[in-house]
Amino acid sequence: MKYSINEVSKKFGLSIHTLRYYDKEGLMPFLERDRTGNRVFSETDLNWISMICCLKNTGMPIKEIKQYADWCTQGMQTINERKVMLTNHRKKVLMQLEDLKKDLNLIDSKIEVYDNPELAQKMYGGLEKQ
Amino acid sequence: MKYSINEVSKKFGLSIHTLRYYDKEGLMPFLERDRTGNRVFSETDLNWISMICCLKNTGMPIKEIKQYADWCTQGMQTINERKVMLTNHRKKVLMQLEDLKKDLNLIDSKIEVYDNPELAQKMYGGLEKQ
DNA sequence: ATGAAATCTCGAGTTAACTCCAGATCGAGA
DNA sequence: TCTCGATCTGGAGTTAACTCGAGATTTCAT
Repeated sequence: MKYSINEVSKKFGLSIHTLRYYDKEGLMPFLERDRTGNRVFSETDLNWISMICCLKNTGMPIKEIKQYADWCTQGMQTINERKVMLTNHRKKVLMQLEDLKKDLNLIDSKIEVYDNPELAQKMYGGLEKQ
Repeated sequence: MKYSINEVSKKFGLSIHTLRYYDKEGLMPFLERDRTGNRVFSETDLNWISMICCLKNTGMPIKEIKQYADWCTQGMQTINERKVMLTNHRKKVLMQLEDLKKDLNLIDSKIEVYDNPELAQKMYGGLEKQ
């Protein structure tokens, strides 16, 4: 099964501009073209775009994703580099998860204060005057 | 207890430039100055900066944080707006948490493939040639 | 008294990640 | 054949969030 850029755009909620931008930045070095030069996306490409979205959503800069893509095209002699990169990135994602949980707790306690104004003085100095 | 901008900078890992930028953007409408015009941070200010960091880290744009700060300075007639904003933001943070967990799973499964190359063909079309 | 350290303002510069536009081309349907 | 829609490229523009630099002021230890 093959897909046009428009179909991929809709599938991932990425604009066509963004997909072309990713390609231009070297994130999809393996993308094929039809005889008129249009991009043709395969299932493999869709899976790789999922991975791009995953890495992007977890804060990896595009240059680093490109590095990973480049390593992938270079074959098995780069397996270790790729594994190290992903393992380091995994640690960052774990920290993001922890941070996000703490942030959620802080937001929850703020909301609780709005629900129970009598708690206000226990809170953060009380910037939120009630 | 009062703090200089330098102390606050170190406490939060925000640059002095960033703190002044936040102030300029209206994120700290309550900040006091000493007689020579230097910013003086109180405990309340530190707690509010924690909240700024929390909202910023969870993806709230600075303009929206400013809106919240403005509502805070307007007193209790804006309590409902503030509560609605935080409640909506909370939903987004919950979604971020879910997304982050999914992304972590994907990264984990990738790493697992690198640890067990024989799993490779089960994975994502196998862009990562091994 | 003086030189260093910390702060200030204003405004310009930077970076990442898009986002858009103009002009060209190609393939399919009336 | 003509036109419409989808795609292409190259390059310029945008936006958010900083980041920096110049020049001025104040404070404080020697």
